[in-house]
Amino acid sequence: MPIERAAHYAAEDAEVVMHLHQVLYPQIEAEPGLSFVYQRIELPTAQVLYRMERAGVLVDAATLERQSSELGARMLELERKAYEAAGDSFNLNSPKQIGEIFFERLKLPVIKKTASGAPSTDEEVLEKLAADYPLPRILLDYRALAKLKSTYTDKLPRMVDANTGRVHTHYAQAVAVTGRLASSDPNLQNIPIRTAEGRRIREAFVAPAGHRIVSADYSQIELRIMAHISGDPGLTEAFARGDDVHRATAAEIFGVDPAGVSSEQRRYAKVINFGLIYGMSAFGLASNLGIERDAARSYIERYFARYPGVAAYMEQTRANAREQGFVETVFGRRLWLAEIRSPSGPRRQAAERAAINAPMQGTAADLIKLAMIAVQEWIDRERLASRLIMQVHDELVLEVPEGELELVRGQLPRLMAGVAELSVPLEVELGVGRNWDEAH
DNA sequence: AGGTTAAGCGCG
DNA sequence: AAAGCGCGCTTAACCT
Repeated sequence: MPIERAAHYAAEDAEVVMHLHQVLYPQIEAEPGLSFVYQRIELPTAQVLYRMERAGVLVDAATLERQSSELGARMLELERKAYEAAGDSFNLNSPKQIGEIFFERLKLPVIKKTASGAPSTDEEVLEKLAADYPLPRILLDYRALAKLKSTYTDKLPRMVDANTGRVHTHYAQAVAVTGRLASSDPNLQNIPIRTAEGRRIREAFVAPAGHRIVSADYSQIELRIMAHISGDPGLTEAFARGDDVHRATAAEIFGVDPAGVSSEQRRYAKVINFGLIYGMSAFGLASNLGIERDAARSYIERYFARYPGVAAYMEQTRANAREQGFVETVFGRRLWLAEIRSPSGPRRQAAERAAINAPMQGTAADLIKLAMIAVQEWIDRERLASRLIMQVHDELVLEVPEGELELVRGQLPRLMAGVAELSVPLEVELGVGRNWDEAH
């Protein structure tokens, strides 16, 4: 239960809920899509979440505490180097003090400014400055370690229940506007994975004796949903063939054979594929890839020429959102867009990007909720001792007794892939390990 | 003392 | 005027 709830009275909460139900339920009942989302997705999901929160995750606090000490020692050394390079001591955690050292004392060039007009010292700026000066790299390294220590290795051990050795996150079911869950206290949906350094934290998310951690994630789920919703033939065929979709996209955009796609071309295609899901413009693509805007524009043009269904989807979604004031997922979940008709260009465009993204992100959220329900039903029906313990947007994590391992390995992917019949297959990748890192 | 905002960054 | 969607958490700085 979130801490804030402690300040409320249960009877008042119940009364508010009653009134909300009286007003909102008839509106849900009037729409088949909304009824499906409420009855077949959200209500059963609530039960699954309750059980996941109660189950919790076993966390090896001692491992994290060792990592904290190691990180602390390395930070101290970086701190020393930073003071040496700056010629003065300062608070490495303070963007304001960093700004004074960088832009007043050392006269480094200002690359960009924050919303409030102060010179920015964010990662992108530091990365650029690091090409010409020593201090920015030291600070980048320090920040990476400080993030790991303060947010994860220091914090998680304190959140472990002393009796069970487990952490019990809260999954908010009605916070994210797209229908995603949001995890808090602690947030288990942003545990590091992208760097080797950060990934070590996952070694502390462990299976109890006689058990294994099983991780199962949907592969490229949002792009598959884009293929389904848009009906684009090229994208649909790529998934039907089981192609590496980024490679296939690169082959189309650059006009080469899939086998002849270079690693850089594939990297470009991947950025474009992800960018499209978020409604990215030529400006955004150019700054992301470090290329000219004209070049970015021509890549996008070539993409839309090769995948005309996707181009049509983008246009159709904008138009629909503007006419109706909302967009919906495949299952009928709605996202209302208050600013879709705003006279302010930037506000309207931001709403358009949200409109383009929401059906994909939201349908993915619908699908994994259906998967959670199906998995829990299966576990109950078969009287298994396996437990769902985490959800990370496109991934389910289970704690599985060794004796059930082969059964779960065989059934879980089919169960997850079978929750809906889209125009492209759903694929699930499964991993097993003694901890969360190994399971990946 | 305690709350809020800004800046920054972890994840999908 | 802004430029890539959706979240939660930490520290510093500022405010009451």
